[in-house]
Amino acid sequence: MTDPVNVLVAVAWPYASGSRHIGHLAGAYLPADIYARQQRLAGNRVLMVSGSDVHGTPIAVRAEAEGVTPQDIVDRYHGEIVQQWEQLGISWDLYTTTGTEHHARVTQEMFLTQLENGHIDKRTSDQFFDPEVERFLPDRYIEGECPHCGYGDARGDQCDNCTRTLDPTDLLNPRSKLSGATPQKRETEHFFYRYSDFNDKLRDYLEDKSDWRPHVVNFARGWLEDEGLLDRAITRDIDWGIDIPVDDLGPGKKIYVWYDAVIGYLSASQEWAASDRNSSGDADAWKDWWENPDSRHVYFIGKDNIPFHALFWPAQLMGAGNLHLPDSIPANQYVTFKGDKVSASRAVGNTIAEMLEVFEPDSLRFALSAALPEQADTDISAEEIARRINEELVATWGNLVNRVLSMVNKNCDGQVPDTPGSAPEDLELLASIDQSFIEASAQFEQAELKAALRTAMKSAQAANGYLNATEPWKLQKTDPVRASEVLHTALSAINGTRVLFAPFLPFTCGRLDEILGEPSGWARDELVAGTPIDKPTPMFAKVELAAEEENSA
RNA sequence: GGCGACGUAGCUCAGCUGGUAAGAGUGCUCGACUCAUAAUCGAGAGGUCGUGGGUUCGAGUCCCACCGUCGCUACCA
Repeated sequence: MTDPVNVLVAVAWPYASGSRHIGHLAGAYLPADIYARQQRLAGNRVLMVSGSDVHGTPIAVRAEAEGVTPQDIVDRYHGEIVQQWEQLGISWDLYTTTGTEHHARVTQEMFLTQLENGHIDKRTSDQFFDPEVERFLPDRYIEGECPHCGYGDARGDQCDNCTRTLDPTDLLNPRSKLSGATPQKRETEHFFYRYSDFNDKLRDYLEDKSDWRPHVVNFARGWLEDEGLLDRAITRDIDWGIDIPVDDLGPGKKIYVWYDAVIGYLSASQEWAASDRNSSGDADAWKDWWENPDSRHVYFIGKDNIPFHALFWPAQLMGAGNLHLPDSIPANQYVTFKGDKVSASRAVGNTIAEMLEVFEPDSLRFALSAALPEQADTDISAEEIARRINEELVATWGNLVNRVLSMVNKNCDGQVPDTPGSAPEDLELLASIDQSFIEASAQFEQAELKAALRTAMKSAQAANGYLNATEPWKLQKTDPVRASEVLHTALSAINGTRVLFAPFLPFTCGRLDEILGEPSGWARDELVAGTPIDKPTPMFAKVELAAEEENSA
């Protein structure tokens, strides 16, 4: 066994502006949780952190529209998100928000360090302003007629009709999305992060990342071609956000959400270390991950986040001193729902809440795990989820456990028999299960979780095949001793396979822990003879979709 | 417009740095079995690997063009 590694499992920060959907779940949160659980079983020290991103224009604008405070909006959705993590069994070491005082302080400290290091400077630029609501407008909040296709509701950054990229000044008859007023150009002063200082270092950094997924590393490298990263403003004209730690700019300005949100990985690690969730009690424990070159940082994000995590965040870290850079960014592609991109706004059966009404958590986790968009966009539907559950999870794994536990209960006095088998087929089955651990380890190492799930399924199939070949229900009548050897072997196979499934199916594997005992680690343990085996109840129920779901989903 | 990824059996997907006669699950057909949630196991049928060129002794795998899908394009996050 190798020494434990400190693994940081960093997960994209969900924006607390609305409900999350299964695209988010399959894209980042579920794979992160599966990976973290396996790494813990493998004996590594895992720190899995994230939180709700609470700042930014959309939340401020929405609050204004509803006549409530931004914090009200945040509380509503943060609460909903946290509850869903609970229901789904997402095993955070800490799930916090960017709204804490601690996070603000860490952000400000990092800002000051980078300022001192000469990577932040002040610049003046023109920005559109809505005179009616007295607010500076992001490009997206300016609408007008597209100069290319004449579409009337083109946004300042892009025309939804002809998909061309625009600049707000391109729009004919521009108007504010907020009030309809004609935007005015106003001069405004902001702090800029000198991302261009880091182009060479970033190229070096990405040099040895050829084992990353092609769409991740190619995309990141593409940004660095030609002139590379440009300097970007990291403050905004808005009153909802983190205070700038120097007051040169005057009031009405805050730190830009994207600059602060990624700092959450660091601030949340520190918050965890100082909290009672950290059993060591050492408030400096976060340094074992962030100031330790031997630690491993894995970022689970959707593909829309690649530039921020592969480029901007590393550049911010480089400018702040000696902090650990991302080692791996297994960004997922998108889940599509019957061919369409999943979006919470389109409603119809694809928010996490709606899915949880129809499917049990482990069943949903299984179906999504089997369809993770690791290489390419992956299409899914309620019928497909139900099929995965009924034809694969229930039939192969659920039924295997049920048939073996039933036979042991009936034929072995309701307890684990003390009759390990040593026939060639017995040894062969268990050897193949043990081999699966090695195979799955390599797959987890590469964050190929779909493949790891297939490895677990293969083990279940091997055990099913073994039972069909040995037929213990017949042996029971002719050779009861051999029958109990076969059942011991089959139960041993389950004892290993349930560990292979544990990262994916925490709830039902937890029920098996209660029966068979907690696994000692990422391996198949020997059975303890005499352990009581009651008549089992099925772990998973088959699902039947209502006709309505089939039509709408 | 620019950039990137993808386009492989009915369906959902694997195929790493080019090399045994193209894979998995599911579905379909046939057979075995009946311990088990009408579950399981075995066998079989099913693909000119988007299209057209090129490189190579050899390409699903590399290059070019085209078609299609999706994403990103830095002031939404």
